[in-house]
Amino acid sequence: MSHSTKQRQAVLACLSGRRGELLSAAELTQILRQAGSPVGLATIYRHLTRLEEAGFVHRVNTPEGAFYRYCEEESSGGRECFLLRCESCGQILHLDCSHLRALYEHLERDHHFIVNPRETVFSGLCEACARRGKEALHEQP
Amino acid sequence: MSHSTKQRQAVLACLSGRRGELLSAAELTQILRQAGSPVGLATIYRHLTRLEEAGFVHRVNTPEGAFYRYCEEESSGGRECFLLRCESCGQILHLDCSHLRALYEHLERDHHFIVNPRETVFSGLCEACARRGKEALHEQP
DNA sequence: TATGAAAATGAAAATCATTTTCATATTATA
DNA sequence: TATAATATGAAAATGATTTTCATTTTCATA
Ligand SMILES: [Mn+2]
Ligand SMILES: [Mn+2]
Ligand SMILES: [Zn+2]
Ligand SMILES: [Zn+2]
Repeated sequence: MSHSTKQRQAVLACLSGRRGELLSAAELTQILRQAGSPVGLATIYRHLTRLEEAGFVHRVNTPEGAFYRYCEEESSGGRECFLLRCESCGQILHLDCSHLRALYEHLERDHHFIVNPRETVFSGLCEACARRGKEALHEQP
Repeated sequence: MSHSTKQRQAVLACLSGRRGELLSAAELTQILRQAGSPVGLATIYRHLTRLEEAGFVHRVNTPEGAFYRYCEEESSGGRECFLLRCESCGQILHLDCSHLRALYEHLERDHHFIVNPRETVFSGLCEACARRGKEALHEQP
């Protein structure tokens, strides 16, 4: 049904070798080209989609496009993590927070909405950018 | 600095006359054309951007594009509301929940991340779609 | 090992929401 | 009215993602 190809392995290996990092399809293309195993952009998109469906990678959607990261096997002890995206600097932070887990249970039990943490991204300001913003208020215009 | 034009008024009036509804730029175009006051798509995007910056409308980003709604004056008594988007049927629900407000305070105080509720959309399953999903598990394959 | 059907590849074209360009029209002010 | 600032909209540009399609690769089977 599905053939093993060097392109598929290259895409997964690249993400697997950079745990925790979020990469775009274009960044993947660039990295693989520099590593001497170029893979077409269309093929990269195809594999990212299939790898996500198969549970090997996670996708994070942002207004700037999608980013992908290797899926640590959360089933075996890995803590579920939540995504915070800074609107100012674009950085994506991972957060492990029991309050957040509890809130999701509240939403499910009391508001009948089942949150998908993988697709949910909190948008806002990271600490550095928030501080920078405060300082800007005190500057001369 | 900014001129009052019938196009700007038409865009705001359309959203104002449909409180709570989330409309895309294309839907706005369609509605205004049918109402006999057609406005170019580029102009609609320009006004939506400016109206949002000025606080008259809110924007909600989804993987299917941006949606806009009239801004009820939250400053004067209107409850802040949160956005839940069903991944299955696409519907966007508004939620007023004190637990959620409290969680945002926790994220700010203890994790130094200031959430922007206007840009944050919880992705998941609405009640109807979750039930439909459960039923599907019991069906014959 | 040779064969062939199924699956995969990648360059190029297509999509689609949004933004930009630019020539023209409208507004506000003198 | 004259003038400059601002707004409009059709068409072109953008940029991420998807699709097309001719070609290549994989893999089960002979
Ligand atoms: Mn916490
Ligand atoms: Mn609640
Ligand atoms: Zn930041
Ligand atoms: Zn639903």
